[in-house]
Formats: sequence, C-alpha cells, structure tokens
Amino acid sequence: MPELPEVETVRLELEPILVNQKILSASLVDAIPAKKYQDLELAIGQTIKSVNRRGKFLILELSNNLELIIHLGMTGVIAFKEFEKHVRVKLELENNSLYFQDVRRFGRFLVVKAKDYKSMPTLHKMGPEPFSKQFTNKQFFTALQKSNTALKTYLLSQKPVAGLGNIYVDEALWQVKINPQTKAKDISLAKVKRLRKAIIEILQASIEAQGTTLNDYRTVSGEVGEYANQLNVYGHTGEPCPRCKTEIERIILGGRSTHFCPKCQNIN
DNA sequence: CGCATTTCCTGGTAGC
DNA sequence: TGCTACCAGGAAATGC
Repeated sequence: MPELPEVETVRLELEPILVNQKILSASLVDAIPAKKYQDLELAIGQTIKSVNRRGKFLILELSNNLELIIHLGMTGVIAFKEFEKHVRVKLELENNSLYFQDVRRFGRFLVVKAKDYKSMPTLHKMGPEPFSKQFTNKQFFTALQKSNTALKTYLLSQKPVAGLGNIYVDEALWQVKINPQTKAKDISLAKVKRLRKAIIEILQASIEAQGTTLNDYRTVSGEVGEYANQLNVYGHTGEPCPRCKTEIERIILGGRSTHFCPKCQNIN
C-alpha cells in the first residue's frame, strides 16, 4: 500500500524520465469510476515541467498552468511497458509511453488547475512534508493538541504531517513506545519530539530500501521494495516484540488494523 | 464544526 | 472443483 516512501521512490524514478517530455496523447481503458479520471485531455500537447510529490500524491507540473495529479491508492503501479491486465491510463510521450495499472480502482489520475485542490479535501488540508523545515516540534505539538482522536487515527488523516499510512504509523509509534490509542492531545511535548524524529528516520530508511512491498507495490522498473524486511510490528501479530519479546497485538482502530506491543506501548 | 462510521473496489484465500 | 465469506486500506462520503 503506497505511502510516502513508496510514492517518493516512484517520483525519483519518474523525474529524469518525464521532465521536459511532451504528452502526445492520453487514453483511458476501463477507467471507472470516471470521477477519478477527469480532464486528461487538457494534458495533451503539454510539456511536463517537474515531477513533485505532496504526501502520497504525485503532482506533475504541466506547461499550461495545470497539474496532473496521480494517486496510487492501494494497488496503483506506473511503468513504461504494457501491463497484462487492469491498465487504466496510457500516456503517449515523445520518447516512450507511461502506463497506469490499478487493480482495485482506489487510485486517481486527473488534471486540475495548478494548486487548486478544493475538490480534494485531503490534499487541500494536508500538513507539512515530513522532510521540510515546516515540520517542527512546535508545529507538530500544536497540531496534535487540536485533536481528541486516537493518535494513530489522527496521524492517518494527513493533517498533522503528510504521507503516513497504516504501515509507517504503526512502526513509528512502536519505535517511540506510544500506544496508538492515546488521544493525540495527550501526547507530551517530549514524546512529540521523539515521534517527529522517528517519523523522519523511518520514512528515510524506507526510501533507501525503495519502500515496502507486501503485495502489489512495485517500483517503476518493476522491483519490489525491501523495507518489509525491517518492519518491527506491522503484520507481525502474535510474534515476539523485537525489544521485549511480548507478543505483538492487533486491534482495529478507526477501522484499520493496528499492530503494537502491549508492554512497550502500554497506556501511560 | 469535530469526530466516527461507512463506502468504494477486486484478488487472494480460508473453509467447506 | 466451485462456492461463499471475508480481508486488505487511502480518501471521500455520509451520519450524528
């Protein structure tokens, strides 16, 4: 499930291939629901000026003050070769063709006016990038103070910081020994500082491993991400905690699988 | 408005 | 072999 490290891995591969290439055509194949594939015809004839990322969204800057927004959802994969099944978009470029595959249709591929994200509430209200100077201890603490929700659930909202999904939230909270059910506003400043640091370090380490492949995620060149080998709690239900050997528990929080060590991450 | 819950979607798999 | 039931989760939609 692509989160920030997986999307950044894809971005790093796309950037040198796409920048300064013109989009010659855009075709949709079984691209349903239509709402997730809007206005691609506006990209035809435009040149890709830059390949950026905001949280889990890829944002391709086009020459006519438009942006091509791509979200991989759960099963989105981008490549420069044909897929056998589940292709939704083909972009013909000058030097090659980009294909977007999405088995479960959670992904999006659409053109919007630059910086106009009103129709995309998550992107519109997204917190700072974790590697930016805007992501500070003060900002993070202030953001968390605003929410009465379980910390894990609030982190998944993308509001306090961008890019975290189910895997990296569980990993970061285990790293700093915070119970995922703790209310966001109850986290002390000292713990917020450690959590901020852990988030940055874990995301960085995963980018270096080209992300986490559990099932569908692939890099643009078709490789798997190797960070799955470094996960401590996600998907490790019933296995011993790498720190204290207590069995890792799995609960449902905000409708999502949540993995944690009941001893290390005891409610305080 | 905040927060909780439900919905979308399909392949893989467990159980029979 | 084939059927049903269930699970995975990011973001949007809906409900309260």
